[in-house]
Amino acid sequence: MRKFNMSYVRRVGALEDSFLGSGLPYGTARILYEIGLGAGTVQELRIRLGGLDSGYVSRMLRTLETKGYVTVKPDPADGRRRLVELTEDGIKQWDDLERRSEERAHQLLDPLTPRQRDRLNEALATADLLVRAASITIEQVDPRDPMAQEAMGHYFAEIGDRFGFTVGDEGFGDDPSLRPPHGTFFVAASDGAPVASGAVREFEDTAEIKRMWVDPAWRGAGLGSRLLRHLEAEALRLGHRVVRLDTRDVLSEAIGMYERAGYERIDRYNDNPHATHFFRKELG
Amino acid sequence: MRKFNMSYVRRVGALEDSFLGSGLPYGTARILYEIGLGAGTVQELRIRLGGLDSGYVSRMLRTLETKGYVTVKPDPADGRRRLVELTEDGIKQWDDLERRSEERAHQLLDPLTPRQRDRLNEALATADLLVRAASITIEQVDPRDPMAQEAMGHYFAEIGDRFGFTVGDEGFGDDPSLRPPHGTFFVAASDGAPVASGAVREFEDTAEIKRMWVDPAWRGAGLGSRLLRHLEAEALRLGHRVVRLDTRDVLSEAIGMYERAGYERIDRYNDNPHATHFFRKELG
DNA sequence: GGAGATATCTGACTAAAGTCAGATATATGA
DNA sequence: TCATATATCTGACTTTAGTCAGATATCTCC
Repeated sequence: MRKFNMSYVRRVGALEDSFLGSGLPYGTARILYEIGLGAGTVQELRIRLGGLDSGYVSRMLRTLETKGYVTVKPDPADGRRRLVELTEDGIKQWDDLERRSEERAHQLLDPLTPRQRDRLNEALATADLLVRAASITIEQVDPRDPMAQEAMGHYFAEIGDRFGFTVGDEGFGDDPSLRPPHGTFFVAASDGAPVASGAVREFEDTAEIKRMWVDPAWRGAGLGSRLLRHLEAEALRLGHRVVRLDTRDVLSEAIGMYERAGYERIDRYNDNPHATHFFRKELG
Repeated sequence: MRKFNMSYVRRVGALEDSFLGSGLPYGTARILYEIGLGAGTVQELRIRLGGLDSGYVSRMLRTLETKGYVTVKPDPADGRRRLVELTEDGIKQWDDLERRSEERAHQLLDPLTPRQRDRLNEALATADLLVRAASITIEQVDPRDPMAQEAMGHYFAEIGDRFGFTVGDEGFGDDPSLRPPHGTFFVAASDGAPVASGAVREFEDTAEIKRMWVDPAWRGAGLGSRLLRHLEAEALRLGHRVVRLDTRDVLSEAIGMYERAGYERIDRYNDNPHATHFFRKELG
């Protein structure tokens, strides 16, 4: 990995030079690019850029504002925050960066045969997925937290899509069994966006796993089983040696994962009308 | 590729932070690291670091010298050049960088399963090879040029190793048929080091390909056929529509490559005692 | 042995990147 | 409603990174 970095950065680092030639210094161009990727508050921007100093960002935004590339206005939802957006000119500038960068990449890969290019793309995609997977953090949050709400929103939307029925979103976070002291809700996040979630709660003297969800783009990266191990550890911490869960036949990937993780089929233990399969695992 | 850069650099760029915490600024640490990878002249250093300004490098070397990490003394072979070397303290510092960097990488990959880590390594190795292959330049040089000499040194050493006979190195560059106007010698270089070579020359009214060599570490990256295409173009430029070459049965990869490139077997056309296979291709 | 080329160094700069300590305005909770 | 927390901004700074124009010493070739 380190060898790769050295050699890759030396060659492809030049890709970032394409940010130059835009008349903007690298840092400022990076901000402009990030805004174009998705407008939002200054705060979001700072996080996405890896925690830059607020003063530093503010100054760069001022530069972009006087150049007429962005507008900055107070967030109606919270007057302390400010929303940043590209102007027409800013969008033009952004497209320009994009084009230049694309061009540079093409030029770099020009000497390769199409087959080699495909191999490279595949290798980079694999590496990207894995590196991103490695940098995911699993954190306990209150189910009423926006992150948890977003994750559960995806969860219910997907259930709706796949099973053809809609689940009311009235009471996502109101289930007290998913909050301490009777349960715990976890969200796995990548770059501040939820990519997986799951909860453990107490149920009839055992622990039960609920709301297990993995972003479709992330399936196959081992995220599900990592989260599962996390939930099992939490079940132990809550004082339980047995975990149960229910799921539905169409979710064959999930069922496979539970089986690989050592879960065994049991009889129906609840009256969930949507569940068809029931599992159990002894911990420790 | 660009998507990969964005996401990879954000995460792993932090790897380079490990250079910090050493009390040295990034650029200076990079130089120290590069010296540790192999001492040499200031010039070599500058090239390996991607053509930094000489004043800039000189200043950083002065910093490292006053810190006691390196010694700089005149090259006995050429008093203008200066040789840079790590001191005891410098080696300690280097090991420290190495350790810190290794640690950081481990920490980064910690959440992955061993299988995932293997997949990542493989993907990065592939990407590395291809990106390096893409940045290789093929250039015409005089056979007496140091680069050409080095390449031919490898070529003859390998022939000696594989065929069990030694070829005198007395006259590498003395063959006038490999120099204009009767022939051309090409070297493919990566980071200033030769990784492949080959020549075209006139021989009995046709063009002949000679001295084709690819660094063993680079085989399978499509470098050979790229060089071959280059040599064929040169043969055309020299006014020939037929190329011939000889090779030896044990070089099965080379034979395969020639066949894939459209060469057909012909009868012996010269008295080279080491050759067993003879090929021919019509160009254009 | 002298003209020009080469390798490195020195000094004098500039621009970019980043830090830190407040200032200001808005939100939140007792 | 008041104390406290949060989000952003401003000003004053430092450090890095990098450039450019000579200066100096050495080599190479005629």
